[in-house]
Amino acid sequence: MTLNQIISEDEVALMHRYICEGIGDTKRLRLLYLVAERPRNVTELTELLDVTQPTVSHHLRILRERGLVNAERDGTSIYYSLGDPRILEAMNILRSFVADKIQEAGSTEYGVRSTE
Amino acid sequence: MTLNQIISEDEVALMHRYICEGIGDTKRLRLLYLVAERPRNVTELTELLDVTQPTVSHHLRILRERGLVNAERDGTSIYYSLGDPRILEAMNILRSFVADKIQEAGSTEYGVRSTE
DNA sequence: GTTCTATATAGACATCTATCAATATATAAA
DNA sequence: TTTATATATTGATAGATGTCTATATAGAAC
Repeated sequence: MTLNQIISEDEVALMHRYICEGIGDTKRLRLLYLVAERPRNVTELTELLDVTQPTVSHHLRILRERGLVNAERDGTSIYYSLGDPRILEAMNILRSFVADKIQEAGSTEYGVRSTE
Repeated sequence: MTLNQIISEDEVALMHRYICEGIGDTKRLRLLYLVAERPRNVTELTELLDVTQPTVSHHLRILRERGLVNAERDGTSIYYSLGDPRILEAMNILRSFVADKIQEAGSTEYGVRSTE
């Protein structure tokens, strides 16, 4: 498979399963950025995410199954880290796109929702 | 906002709304690749996607609201094109990541689902 | 005006999934 | 082995959303 080739329906399906399902949730996107900063264990991530520990484990499993994060045990703790630098690279490109969009919109019409 | 700064919870929310909700569906991901190839109208996209025209319009609206695609009317047709080259750039980085993952897994354990 | 074609919207419904509480598993320490 | 801590899994539920049919809107041709 080359990137110049037109993408097939099957490859789109794989992209969707690995990436879109992977990052398709606010908490998981946040998790990716948090573990990209430095490896963190589940307890720490739970404190940062405002959801229960089982929910965090659930999200980490989804990320782990897709190779978006790596898990490494240290005693009773398990430390999660970013699975591949390309993840952050792509996210930062998209981040710059979003930043421009927000600026265009004047941070009003489509801005931050109050709570969620 | 700089990309070196640690990402805030609000910015994660924006990223999620613009990007993850945007590409968080197989059909929309496919639409992005299709209009990235060249501008296409709704009828053409409907023929390529195996869903009804209202469903395609629904997806296009979601992409359009986020600036992921542009819409331009030509007579009664409306042609959609890619909203920003960075979208494709980021998607191709993720695509190469997925390609590696598939190769690692031997295209078996987490391969293409039969139907959906 | 009417008619035809292209696209968008509204409303209903089924499926998916994020979340929780409860419980299980695993490692370490005593 | 027992106890304590850290993480994972299970099962249930509520909310979100992709899809459809039916209908509305918009432009072009007559």
